[in-house]
Amino acid sequence: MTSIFHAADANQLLADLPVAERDAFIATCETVQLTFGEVLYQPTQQVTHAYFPIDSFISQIAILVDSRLEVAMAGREGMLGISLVLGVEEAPLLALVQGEGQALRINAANFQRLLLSSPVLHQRLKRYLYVVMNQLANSAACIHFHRIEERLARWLLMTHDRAKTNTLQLTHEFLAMMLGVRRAGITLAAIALQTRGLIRYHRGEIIIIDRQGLIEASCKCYADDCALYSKMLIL
Amino acid sequence: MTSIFHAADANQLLADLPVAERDAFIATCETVQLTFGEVLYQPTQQVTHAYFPIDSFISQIAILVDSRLEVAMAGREGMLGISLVLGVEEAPLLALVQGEGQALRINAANFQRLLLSSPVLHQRLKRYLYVVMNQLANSAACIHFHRIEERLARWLLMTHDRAKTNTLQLTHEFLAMMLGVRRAGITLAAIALQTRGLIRYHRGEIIIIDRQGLIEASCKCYADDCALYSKMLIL
DNA sequence: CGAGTTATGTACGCTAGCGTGCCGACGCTT
DNA sequence: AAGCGTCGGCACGCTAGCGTACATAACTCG
Repeated sequence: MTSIFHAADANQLLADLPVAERDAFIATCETVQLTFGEVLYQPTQQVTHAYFPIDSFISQIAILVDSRLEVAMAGREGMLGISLVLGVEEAPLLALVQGEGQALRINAANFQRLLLSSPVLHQRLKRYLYVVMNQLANSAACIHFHRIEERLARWLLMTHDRAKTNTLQLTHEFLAMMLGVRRAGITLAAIALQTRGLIRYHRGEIIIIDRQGLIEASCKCYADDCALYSKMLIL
Repeated sequence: MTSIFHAADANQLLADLPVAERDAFIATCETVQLTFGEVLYQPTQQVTHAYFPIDSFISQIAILVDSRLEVAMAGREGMLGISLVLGVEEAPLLALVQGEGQALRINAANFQRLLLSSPVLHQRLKRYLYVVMNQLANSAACIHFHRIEERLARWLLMTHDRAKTNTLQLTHEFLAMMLGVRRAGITLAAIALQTRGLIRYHRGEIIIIDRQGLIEASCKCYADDCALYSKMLIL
Protein backbone atom coordinates (compact mmCIF):
# COMPACT_ATOMS: atom_id res chain seq x y z
CA MET A 1 0.00 0.00 0.00
CA THR A 2 1.22 3.49 -0.77
CA SER A 3 1.94 5.80 2.13
CA ILE A 4 -1.10 7.18 3.81
CA PHE A 5 -0.02 10.68 3.11
CA HIS A 6 0.35 10.11 -0.55
CA ALA A 7 -2.88 8.20 -0.89
CA ALA A 8 -4.78 10.80 1.06
CA ASP A 9 -3.62 13.56 -1.15
CA ALA A 10 -4.36 11.59 -4.20
CA ASN A 11 -8.12 11.60 -4.12
CA GLN A 12 -9.76 14.96 -3.93
CA LEU A 13 -12.75 13.81 -1.97
CA LEU A 14 -10.58 12.44 0.78
CA ALA A 15 -7.75 14.94 0.71
CA ASP A 16 -9.21 17.62 2.91
CA LEU A 17 -10.77 15.54 5.62
CA PRO A 18 -9.74 15.99 9.24
CA VAL A 19 -6.64 13.91 9.73
CA ALA A 20 -8.20 11.40 12.10
CA GLU A 21 -11.14 10.65 9.88
CA ARG A 22 -9.02 10.51 6.82
CA ASP A 23 -6.52 8.10 8.26
CA ALA A 24 -9.23 5.87 9.63
CA PHE A 25 -10.83 5.79 6.26
CA ILE A 26 -7.71 5.12 4.29
CA ALA A 27 -6.57 2.45 6.69
CA THR A 28 -9.72 0.55 5.79
CA CYS A 29 -9.07 0.84 2.07
CA GLU A 30 -6.83 -1.23 -0.09
CA THR A 31 -4.98 0.15 -3.07
CA VAL A 32 -5.79 -1.64 -6.29
CA GLN A 33 -4.49 -1.37 -9.81
CA LEU A 34 -7.18 -0.88 -12.42
CA THR A 35 -6.49 -1.95 -15.97
CA PHE A 36 -7.85 -0.50 -19.16
CA GLY A 37 -11.16 -2.00 -20.17
CA GLU A 38 -11.86 -3.52 -16.77
CA VAL A 39 -15.52 -3.47 -15.79
CA LEU A 40 -16.05 -2.40 -12.20
CA TYR A 41 -19.84 -2.54 -12.21
CA GLN A 42 -22.47 -4.05 -14.42
CA PRO A 43 -25.85 -2.32 -14.27
CA THR A 44 -28.30 -3.83 -11.76
CA GLN A 45 -25.56 -5.95 -10.25
CA GLN A 46 -24.60 -5.65 -6.65
CA VAL A 47 -22.03 -3.07 -5.66
CA THR A 48 -19.53 -4.75 -3.42
CA HIS A 49 -16.97 -1.95 -3.24
CA ALA A 50 -16.61 1.76 -3.58
CA TYR A 51 -13.61 3.11 -5.47
CA PHE A 52 -11.68 6.34 -5.00
CA PRO A 53 -9.46 6.75 -8.05
CA ILE A 54 -5.96 8.02 -7.50
CA ASP A 55 -4.62 8.27 -11.00
CA SER A 56 -7.09 6.05 -12.81
CA PHE A 57 -10.39 7.14 -14.29
CA ILE A 58 -13.59 5.42 -15.11
CA SER A 59 -16.44 6.03 -17.55
CA GLN A 60 -19.99 5.46 -16.46
CA ILE A 61 -22.18 4.31 -19.27
CA ALA A 62 -25.93 4.07 -19.62
CA ILE A 63 -27.12 1.07 -21.57
CA LEU A 64 -30.37 1.03 -23.44
CA VAL A 65 -31.54 -2.01 -25.32
CA ASP A 66 -28.94 -1.70 -28.03
CA SER A 67 -27.20 1.60 -27.52
CA ARG A 68 -24.65 2.85 -25.06
CA LEU A 69 -23.73 6.32 -23.98
CA GLU A 70 -21.25 7.65 -21.51
CA VAL A 71 -23.07 9.88 -19.03
CA ALA A 72 -20.44 10.49 -16.38
CA MET A 73 -16.76 10.12 -15.67
CA ALA A 74 -14.95 9.72 -12.38
CA GLY A 75 -11.28 10.28 -11.68
CA ARG A 76 -9.31 11.55 -8.75
CA GLU A 77 -11.84 14.30 -8.27
CA GLY A 78 -14.62 11.82 -7.60
CA MET A 79 -15.59 8.31 -6.71
CA LEU A 80 -17.46 5.25 -7.89
CA GLY A 81 -20.25 3.55 -6.08
CA ILE A 82 -22.02 6.68 -4.93
CA SER A 83 -25.24 4.75 -4.71
CA LEU A 84 -23.80 3.33 -1.49
CA VAL A 85 -24.02 6.81 -0.03
CA LEU A 86 -27.74 6.47 -0.56
CA GLY A 87 -27.81 3.07 1.03
CA VAL A 88 -28.45 1.36 -2.28
CA GLU A 89 -26.22 -1.57 -3.13
CA GLU A 90 -27.05 -1.69 -6.78
CA ALA A 91 -25.12 -0.25 -9.68
CA PRO A 92 -27.14 1.88 -12.09
CA LEU A 93 -24.50 2.17 -14.79
CA LEU A 94 -21.75 0.25 -16.47
CA ALA A 95 -18.43 1.37 -15.00
CA LEU A 96 -15.60 0.90 -17.45
CA VAL A 97 -12.01 1.69 -16.65
CA GLN A 98 -10.82 4.11 -19.23
CA GLY A 99 -7.56 5.27 -17.74
CA GLU A 100 -5.30 2.74 -16.07
CA GLY A 101 -3.95 3.43 -12.66
CA GLN A 102 -4.50 3.03 -8.99
CA ALA A 103 -7.58 3.49 -6.87
CA LEU A 104 -8.46 3.10 -3.24
CA ARG A 105 -11.05 0.43 -2.78
CA ILE A 106 -13.25 -0.15 0.22
CA ASN A 107 -15.84 -2.79 0.77
CA ALA A 108 -19.44 -1.72 0.85
CA ALA A 109 -20.17 -2.61 4.46
CA ASN A 110 -17.06 -0.90 5.80
CA PHE A 111 -17.74 2.10 3.66
CA GLN A 112 -21.25 2.51 4.95
CA ARG A 113 -20.11 2.03 8.51
CA LEU A 114 -17.38 4.63 8.16
CA LEU A 115 -19.80 7.09 6.62
CA LEU A 116 -21.76 7.03 9.84
CA SER A 117 -18.71 7.72 11.93
CA SER A 118 -17.37 10.48 9.73
CA PRO A 119 -19.93 13.21 9.25
CA VAL A 120 -17.49 15.39 7.37
CA LEU A 121 -16.81 12.72 4.81
CA HIS A 122 -20.48 11.92 4.61
CA GLN A 123 -21.36 15.52 3.93
CA ARG A 124 -18.64 15.82 1.37
CA LEU A 125 -19.80 12.78 -0.53
CA LYS A 126 -23.35 14.01 -0.50
CA ARG A 127 -22.17 17.21 -2.06
CA TYR A 128 -20.31 15.21 -4.66
CA LEU A 129 -23.49 13.32 -5.35
CA TYR A 130 -25.27 16.59 -5.88
CA VAL A 131 -22.63 17.62 -8.38
CA VAL A 132 -22.97 14.34 -10.25
CA MET A 133 -26.74 14.69 -10.44
CA ASN A 134 -26.34 18.09 -11.86
CA GLN A 135 -23.87 16.87 -14.40
CA LEU A 136 -26.23 14.12 -15.44
CA ALA A 137 -29.04 16.59 -15.96
CA ASN A 138 -26.88 18.99 -17.91
CA SER A 139 -25.29 16.21 -19.91
CA ALA A 140 -28.70 15.16 -21.11
CA ALA A 141 -29.22 18.61 -22.55
CA CYS A 142 -25.66 18.88 -23.84
CA ILE A 143 -25.83 15.58 -25.65
CA HIS A 144 -29.10 16.59 -27.21
CA PHE A 145 -28.23 20.08 -28.36
CA HIS A 146 -24.53 20.22 -29.05
CA ARG A 147 -22.54 19.16 -32.06
CA ILE A 148 -20.17 16.27 -32.13
CA GLU A 149 -17.21 18.58 -32.47
CA GLU A 150 -18.11 20.56 -29.35
CA ARG A 151 -18.89 17.43 -27.43
CA LEU A 152 -15.66 15.82 -28.49
CA ALA A 153 -13.69 18.84 -27.33
CA ARG A 154 -15.47 18.71 -24.01
CA TRP A 155 -14.85 15.04 -23.64
CA LEU A 156 -11.15 15.39 -24.39
CA LEU A 157 -10.88 18.12 -21.79
CA MET A 158 -12.60 16.02 -19.17
CA THR A 159 -10.27 13.16 -19.94
CA HIS A 160 -7.26 15.41 -19.98
CA ASP A 161 -8.13 16.65 -16.50
CA ARG A 162 -8.19 13.13 -15.17
CA ALA A 163 -5.23 11.74 -17.02
CA LYS A 164 -1.97 13.37 -16.09
CA THR A 165 -0.54 13.48 -19.56
CA ASN A 166 -1.16 15.36 -22.77
CA THR A 167 -1.10 12.12 -24.66
CA LEU A 168 -4.29 10.13 -24.49
CA GLN A 169 -4.63 6.57 -25.73
CA LEU A 170 -7.91 6.72 -27.60
CA THR A 171 -9.20 5.36 -30.87
CA HIS A 172 -11.94 7.02 -32.87
CA GLU A 173 -13.90 3.82 -32.44
CA PHE A 174 -13.79 4.17 -28.67
CA LEU A 175 -14.70 7.84 -28.74
CA ALA A 176 -17.64 7.02 -30.98
CA MET A 177 -18.95 4.61 -28.38
CA MET A 178 -18.53 7.14 -25.61
CA LEU A 179 -20.35 9.92 -27.44
CA GLY A 180 -22.96 7.61 -28.92
CA VAL A 181 -22.13 8.49 -32.54
CA ARG A 182 -20.57 6.90 -35.62
CA ARG A 183 -16.88 6.30 -35.87
CA ALA A 184 -16.87 8.32 -39.07
CA GLY A 185 -18.49 11.18 -37.19
CA ILE A 186 -15.62 11.25 -34.74
CA THR A 187 -13.10 11.20 -37.57
CA LEU A 188 -14.63 14.33 -39.07
CA ALA A 189 -14.73 16.15 -35.75
CA ALA A 190 -11.18 15.10 -34.95
CA ILE A 191 -9.98 16.35 -38.31
CA ALA A 192 -11.64 19.67 -37.59
CA LEU A 193 -9.97 19.99 -34.20
CA GLN A 194 -6.63 18.98 -35.61
CA THR A 195 -6.93 21.45 -38.47
CA ARG A 196 -7.58 24.18 -35.94
CA GLY A 197 -4.36 23.15 -34.24
CA LEU A 198 -5.98 22.11 -30.98
CA ILE A 199 -5.01 18.46 -31.03
CA ARG A 200 -2.77 16.16 -32.95
CA TYR A 201 -3.43 12.48 -33.32
CA HIS A 202 -2.21 9.31 -34.84
CA ARG A 203 -3.32 5.71 -34.58
CA GLY A 204 -4.90 5.39 -31.20
CA GLU A 205 -3.16 8.37 -29.66
CA ILE A 206 -4.45 11.88 -29.24
CA ILE A 207 -2.24 14.70 -28.08
CA ILE A 208 -3.65 17.82 -26.54
CA ILE A 209 -1.82 20.74 -28.12
CA ASP A 210 -3.85 23.78 -27.18
CA ARG A 211 -5.91 23.27 -24.09
CA GLN A 212 -7.22 26.81 -24.03
CA GLY A 213 -8.28 26.55 -27.63
CA LEU A 214 -10.05 23.31 -26.87
CA ILE A 215 -11.99 25.01 -24.12
CA GLU A 216 -13.13 27.59 -26.61
CA ALA A 217 -14.04 24.90 -29.11
CA SER A 218 -16.05 22.96 -26.54
CA CYS A 219 -19.54 23.76 -25.42
CA LYS A 220 -19.94 25.77 -22.26
CA CYS A 221 -20.95 22.59 -20.50
CA TYR A 222 -17.32 21.87 -19.73
CA ALA A 223 -16.77 25.14 -17.97
CA ASP A 224 -20.11 24.84 -16.20
CA ASP A 225 -19.25 21.41 -14.87
CA CYS A 226 -15.92 22.62 -13.56
CA ALA A 227 -17.51 25.65 -11.99
CA LEU A 228 -20.08 23.61 -10.15
CA TYR A 229 -17.49 21.18 -8.86
CA SER A 230 -15.35 24.00 -7.54
CA LYS A 231 -18.27 25.72 -5.95
CA MET A 232 -19.42 22.64 -4.13
CA LEU A 233 -16.21 20.81 -3.35
CA ILE A 234 -13.24 23.11 -3.33
CA LEU A 235 -12.87 24.73 0.03
CA MET B 1 -55.38 21.78 5.70
CA THR B 2 -56.79 18.49 4.47
CA SER B 3 -57.17 15.66 6.94
CA ILE B 4 -53.95 14.01 7.90
CA PHE B 5 -55.17 10.69 6.66
CA HIS B 6 -55.98 11.98 3.25
CA ALA B 7 -52.81 13.93 2.88
CA ALA B 8 -50.70 11.00 4.03
CA ASP B 9 -52.20 8.73 1.49
CA ALA B 10 -51.79 11.27 -1.16
CA ASN B 11 -48.04 11.26 -1.58
CA GLN B 12 -46.43 7.95 -2.25
CA LEU B 13 -43.20 8.73 -0.51
CA LEU B 14 -45.00 9.51 2.71
CA ALA B 15 -47.85 7.04 2.51
CA ASP B 16 -46.16 4.00 3.98
CA LEU B 17 -44.23 5.55 6.80
CA PRO B 18 -44.81 4.38 10.36
CA VAL B 19 -47.81 6.29 11.63
CA ALA B 20 -45.96 8.32 14.24
CA GLU B 21 -43.28 9.53 11.86
CA ARG B 22 -45.76 10.22 9.16
CA ASP B 23 -48.04 12.27 11.34
CA ALA B 24 -45.15 14.23 12.78
CA PHE B 25 -43.97 14.98 9.31
CA ILE B 26 -47.30 15.98 7.92
CA ALA B 27 -48.10 18.13 10.91
CA THR B 28 -45.07 20.19 10.02
CA CYS B 29 -46.18 20.64 6.43
CA GLU B 30 -48.65 23.04 5.01
CA THR B 31 -50.87 22.25 2.07
CA VAL B 32 -50.46 24.64 -0.80
CA GLN B 33 -52.20 25.04 -4.11
CA LEU B 34 -49.85 25.11 -7.10
CA THR B 35 -50.98 26.83 -10.25
CA PHE B 36 -50.04 26.05 -13.81
CA GLY B 37 -46.87 27.76 -14.92
CA GLU B 38 -45.74 28.59 -11.41
CA VAL B 39 -41.98 28.40 -10.92
CA LEU B 40 -41.01 26.63 -7.72
CA TYR B 41 -37.26 26.83 -8.18
CA GLN B 42 -34.91 28.77 -10.37
CA PRO B 43 -31.56 27.10 -10.98
CA THR B 44 -28.80 28.13 -8.56
CA GLN B 45 -31.31 29.87 -6.32
CA GLN B 46 -31.81 28.87 -2.76
CA VAL B 47 -34.25 26.11 -1.98
CA THR B 48 -36.44 27.31 0.84
CA HIS B 49 -38.99 24.50 0.80
CA ALA B 50 -39.43 20.91 -0.22
CA TYR B 51 -42.65 19.91 -1.94
CA PHE B 52 -44.55 16.63 -1.86
CA PRO B 53 -47.15 16.80 -4.62
CA ILE B 54 -50.57 15.40 -3.89
CA ASP B 55 -52.32 15.82 -7.18
CA SER B 56 -50.09 18.37 -8.83
CA PHE B 57 -47.02 17.62 -10.89
CA ILE B 58 -43.91 19.52 -11.77
CA SER B 59 -41.41 19.43 -14.60
CA GLN B 60 -37.74 19.83 -13.88
CA ILE B 61 -35.90 21.52 -16.67
CA ALA B 62 -32.22 21.87 -17.43
CA ILE B 63 -31.26 25.22 -18.89
CA LEU B 64 -28.27 25.67 -21.11
CA VAL B 65 -27.31 29.02 -22.49
CA ASP B 66 -30.22 29.22 -24.87
CA SER B 67 -31.93 25.86 -24.78
CA ARG B 68 -34.17 24.12 -22.33
CA LEU B 69 -34.99 20.50 -21.84
CA GLU B 70 -37.15 18.67 -19.39
CA VAL B 71 -35.07 16.03 -17.65
CA ALA B 72 -37.34 14.88 -14.83
CA MET B 73 -40.90 15.04 -13.62
CA ALA B 74 -42.28 14.80 -10.11
CA GLY B 75 -45.85 14.08 -9.08
CA ARG B 76 -47.45 12.23 -6.21
CA GLU B 77 -44.90 9.47 -6.60
CA GLY B 78 -42.04 11.82 -5.83
CA MET B 79 -40.90 15.09 -4.40
CA LEU B 80 -39.17 18.34 -5.19
CA GLY B 81 -36.15 19.69 -3.44
CA ILE B 82 -34.28 16.42 -3.16
CA SER B 83 -31.04 18.31 -2.98
CA LEU B 84 -32.05 19.06 0.61
CA VAL B 85 -31.70 15.36 1.32
CA LEU B 86 -28.07 15.84 0.39
CA GLY B 87 -27.76 18.87 2.60
CA VAL B 88 -27.51 21.20 -0.37
CA GLU B 89 -29.78 24.20 -0.33
CA GLU B 90 -29.43 25.05 -3.98
CA ALA B 91 -31.73 24.17 -6.83
CA PRO B 92 -30.05 22.58 -9.83
CA LEU B 93 -33.01 22.78 -12.20
CA LEU B 94 -35.93 24.95 -13.11
CA ALA B 95 -39.05 23.53 -11.48
CA LEU B 96 -42.15 24.44 -13.41
CA VAL B 97 -45.65 23.46 -12.32
CA GLN B 98 -47.16 21.58 -15.16
CA GLY B 99 -50.25 20.12 -13.51
CA GLU B 100 -52.24 22.26 -11.12
CA GLY B 101 -53.16 20.87 -7.76
CA GLN B 102 -52.13 20.56 -4.17
CA ALA B 103 -48.83 19.74 -2.60
CA LEU B 104 -47.49 19.43 0.90
CA ARG B 105 -44.82 22.00 1.53
CA ILE B 106 -42.26 22.01 4.28
CA ASN B 107 -39.61 24.51 5.01
CA ALA B 108 -36.02 23.50 4.43
CA ALA B 109 -34.83 23.69 8.02
CA ASN B 110 -37.77 21.71 9.37
CA PHE B 111 -37.39 19.20 6.62
CA GLN B 112 -33.76 18.58 7.36
CA ARG B 113 -34.45 18.34 11.08
CA LEU B 114 -37.23 15.81 10.55
CA LEU B 115 -35.05 13.73 8.28
CA LEU B 116 -32.70 13.19 11.18
CA SER B 117 -35.48 12.07 13.46
CA SER B 118 -37.12 9.78 10.95
CA PRO B 119 -34.67 7.23 9.61
CA VAL B 120 -37.36 5.41 7.68
CA LEU B 121 -38.31 8.55 5.79
CA HIS B 122 -34.69 9.40 5.28
CA GLN B 123 -33.93 6.02 3.81
CA ARG B 124 -36.97 6.18 1.60
CA LEU B 125 -36.01 9.55 0.20
CA LYS B 126 -32.50 8.37 -0.45
CA ARG B 127 -33.92 5.51 -2.45
CA TYR B 128 -36.05 7.97 -4.35
CA LEU B 129 -32.97 10.01 -5.06
CA TYR B 130 -31.30 6.93 -6.43
CA VAL B 131 -34.25 6.37 -8.73
CA VAL B 132 -34.10 9.94 -9.96
CA MET B 133 -30.39 9.67 -10.70
CA ASN B 134 -31.02 6.61 -12.69
CA GLN B 135 -33.77 8.28 -14.61
CA LEU B 136 -31.51 11.21 -15.38
CA ALA B 137 -28.83 8.93 -16.73
CA ASN B 138 -31.24 6.93 -18.82
CA SER B 139 -33.03 10.02 -20.02
CA ALA B 140 -29.80 11.32 -21.42
CA ALA B 141 -29.50 8.22 -23.57
CA CYS B 142 -33.20 8.17 -24.41
CA ILE B 143 -33.22 11.77 -25.55
CA HIS B 144 -30.18 11.12 -27.68
CA PHE B 145 -31.23 7.90 -29.36
CA HIS B 146 -34.99 7.86 -29.60
CA ARG B 147 -37.33 9.44 -32.09
CA ILE B 148 -39.65 12.27 -31.29
CA GLU B 149 -42.67 10.03 -31.68
CA GLU B 150 -41.42 7.50 -29.14
CA ARG B 151 -40.36 10.19 -26.76
CA LEU B 152 -43.68 11.95 -27.08
CA ALA B 153 -45.52 8.74 -26.28
CA ARG B 154 -43.34 8.23 -23.25
CA TRP B 155 -43.86 11.75 -22.09
CA LEU B 156 -47.61 11.51 -22.42
CA LEU B 157 -47.60 8.32 -20.39
CA MET B 158 -45.55 9.89 -17.65
CA THR B 159 -47.91 12.81 -17.54
CA HIS B 160 -50.93 10.57 -17.65
CA ASP B 161 -49.64 8.69 -14.59
CA ARG B 162 -49.36 11.89 -12.64
CA ALA B 163 -52.52 13.57 -13.78
CA LYS B 164 -55.64 11.72 -12.79
CA THR B 165 -57.53 12.30 -15.99
CA ASN B 166 -57.33 11.09 -19.56
CA THR B 167 -57.59 14.64 -20.74
CA LEU B 168 -54.37 16.60 -20.60
CA GLN B 169 -54.13 20.32 -21.15
CA LEU B 170 -51.14 20.59 -23.42
CA THR B 171 -50.24 22.57 -26.50
CA HIS B 172 -47.79 21.38 -29.12
CA GLU B 173 -45.77 24.45 -28.32
CA PHE B 174 -45.40 23.38 -24.71
CA LEU B 175 -44.54 19.81 -25.63
CA ALA B 176 -41.90 21.09 -28.01
CA MET B 177 -40.25 22.98 -25.19
CA MET B 178 -40.34 19.92 -22.92
CA LEU B 179 -38.80 17.59 -25.48
CA GLY B 180 -36.38 20.18 -26.81
CA VAL B 181 -37.66 19.98 -30.39
CA ARG B 182 -39.56 22.13 -32.89
CA ARG B 183 -43.24 22.75 -32.52
CA ALA B 184 -43.71 21.40 -36.03
CA GLY B 185 -41.92 18.24 -34.98
CA ILE B 186 -44.46 17.65 -32.24
CA THR B 187 -47.32 18.24 -34.65
CA LEU B 188 -46.05 15.49 -36.92
CA ALA B 189 -45.54 13.05 -34.07
CA ALA B 190 -48.96 13.89 -32.63
CA ILE B 191 -50.59 13.30 -35.97
CA ALA B 192 -48.90 9.93 -36.16
CA LEU B 193 -50.11 8.92 -32.71
CA GLN B 194 -53.59 10.15 -33.46
CA THR B 195 -53.71 8.30 -36.76
CA ARG B 196 -52.78 5.13 -34.91
CA GLY B 197 -55.76 5.77 -32.65
CA LEU B 198 -53.70 6.16 -29.50
CA ILE B 199 -54.61 9.73 -28.67
CA ARG B 200 -57.06 12.34 -29.82
CA TYR B 201 -56.40 16.03 -29.52
CA HIS B 202 -57.73 19.42 -30.20
CA ARG B 203 -56.55 22.91 -29.40
CA GLY B 204 -54.57 22.56 -26.24
CA GLU B 205 -56.14 19.33 -25.12
CA ILE B 206 -54.85 15.81 -25.58
CA ILE B 207 -56.95 12.79 -24.72
CA ILE B 208 -55.38 9.44 -24.03
CA ILE B 209 -57.44 6.87 -25.91
CA ASP B 210 -55.34 3.74 -25.85
CA ARG B 211 -52.91 3.64 -23.01
CA GLN B 212 -51.63 0.19 -23.82
CA GLY B 213 -51.06 1.18 -27.41
CA LEU B 214 -49.15 4.23 -26.25
CA ILE B 215 -46.89 2.04 -24.17
CA GLU B 216 -46.11 0.01 -27.24
CA ALA B 217 -45.49 3.16 -29.24
CA SER B 218 -43.15 4.57 -26.62
CA CYS B 219 -39.55 3.62 -26.11
CA LYS B 220 -38.78 1.04 -23.48
CA CYS B 221 -37.52 3.82 -21.28
CA TYR B 222 -41.01 4.33 -19.96
CA ALA B 223 -41.37 0.77 -18.79
CA ASP B 224 -37.83 0.77 -17.43
CA ASP B 225 -38.49 3.87 -15.37
CA CYS B 226 -41.63 2.37 -13.92
CA ALA B 227 -39.90 -0.89 -13.16
CA LEU B 228 -37.09 0.80 -11.30
CA TYR B 229 -39.46 2.89 -9.25
CA SER B 230 -41.46 -0.17 -8.25
CA LYS B 231 -38.39 -2.12 -7.40
CA MET B 232 -36.97 0.56 -5.17
CA LEU B 233 -40.03 2.17 -3.65
CA ILE B 234 -43.01 -0.13 -3.72
CA LEU B 235 -43.01 -2.39 -0.73
C1' DC C 1 -70.46 40.26 -34.89
C1' DG C 2 -65.73 41.38 -35.84
C1' DA C 3 -60.94 41.86 -34.48
C1' DG C 4 -57.31 39.95 -32.38
C1' DT C 5 -54.93 36.07 -30.47
C1' DT C 6 -53.63 31.38 -30.14
C1' DA C 7 -53.20 26.62 -31.83
C1' DT C 8 -52.38 23.66 -35.44
C1' DG C 9 -51.30 22.07 -40.35
C1' DT C 10 -48.09 22.26 -43.84
C1' DA C 11 -44.39 23.28 -46.90
C1' DC C 12 -39.63 24.67 -48.25
C1' DG C 13 -34.85 24.03 -48.47
C1' DC C 14 -31.17 22.86 -45.33
C1' DT C 15 -27.96 20.37 -42.10
C1' DA C 16 -26.14 17.00 -38.99
C1' DG C 17 -25.54 12.82 -38.59
C1' DC C 18 -26.66 7.93 -39.98
C1' DG C 19 -25.40 3.18 -42.04
C1' DT C 20 -22.47 1.21 -44.85
C1' DG C 21 -18.70 -0.06 -47.23
C1' DC C 22 -14.15 0.43 -49.15
C1' DC C 23 -9.39 1.65 -49.26
C1' DG C 24 -4.95 2.60 -47.75
C1' DA C 25 -1.70 2.98 -44.21
C1' DC C 26 0.39 1.64 -40.17
C1' DG C 27 2.59 -1.48 -37.11
C1' DC C 28 2.86 -5.81 -34.84
C1' DT C 29 4.02 -10.63 -35.34
C1' DT C 30 6.52 -14.25 -37.11
C1' DA D 1 10.28 -9.18 -45.25
C1' DA D 2 5.71 -10.65 -45.56
C1' DG D 3 1.23 -10.97 -43.74
C1' DC D 4 -2.49 -9.60 -41.04
C1' DG D 5 -5.26 -7.06 -38.04
C1' DT D 6 -6.31 -2.45 -36.61
C1' DC D 7 -7.02 2.31 -37.43
C1' DG D 8 -8.40 6.21 -39.87
C1' DG D 9 -10.00 8.76 -44.29
C1' DC D 10 -13.52 9.06 -47.28
C1' DA D 11 -17.65 8.65 -50.06
C1' DC D 12 -22.43 7.20 -51.05
C1' DG D 13 -27.24 7.93 -50.53
C1' DC D 14 -30.47 8.49 -46.80
C1' DT D 15 -33.26 10.25 -42.75
C1' DA D 16 -34.64 12.94 -38.85
C1' DG D 17 -35.09 16.94 -37.56
C1' DC D 18 -34.04 21.97 -38.16
C1' DG D 19 -35.47 27.06 -39.11
C1' DT D 20 -38.67 29.50 -41.10
C1' DA D 21 -42.74 30.99 -42.79
C1' DC D 22 -47.41 31.15 -43.98
C1' DA D 23 -52.28 29.68 -43.86
C1' DT D 24 -56.20 28.11 -41.61
C1' DA D 25 -59.04 27.37 -37.84
C1' DA D 26 -60.70 28.02 -33.36
C1' DC D 27 -61.45 30.38 -29.40
C1' DT D 28 -61.76 35.23 -26.67
C1' DC D 29 -63.10 39.53 -25.85
C1' DG D 30 -64.99 43.85 -26.77
